[in-house]
Amino acid sequence: MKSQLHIPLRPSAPPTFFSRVYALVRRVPRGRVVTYGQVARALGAPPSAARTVGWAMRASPDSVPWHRVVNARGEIAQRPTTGYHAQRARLKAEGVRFDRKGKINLGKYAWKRA
DNA sequence: AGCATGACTAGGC
DNA sequence: AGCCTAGCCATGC
Repeated sequence: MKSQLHIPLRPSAPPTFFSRVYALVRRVPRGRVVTYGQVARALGAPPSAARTVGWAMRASPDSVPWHRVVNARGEIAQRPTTGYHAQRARLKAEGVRFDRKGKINLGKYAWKRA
């Protein structure tokens, strides 16, 4: 069954995993990217929490540079929405290069200090 | 309080 | 190297 998508953000909500994800992603500098699993580990959660990170990005507010989060293979995560091109365009605008298969060289563009 | 969901990952073939 | 499968975790209903 498809669950309804509610934006969980509430101004006075207590610190949740989501809000901590946002706080971290906001620190990712221009022209760099991080993976979902990387974010999870940085928050002290196991790599398996990467799915939840992805879920958090789905509901991310505009103040979060969601386009700088990619999957462990350096690809833009596929999703039901049509945000693929928007994310790719934003990254390219920041100088991130994509190879012929649309993959990013994580060794070069990944933000090491997550 | 319990269960289905998903912008993920690691491991096998 | 590329495709498929089975875990995993926070959230929402």
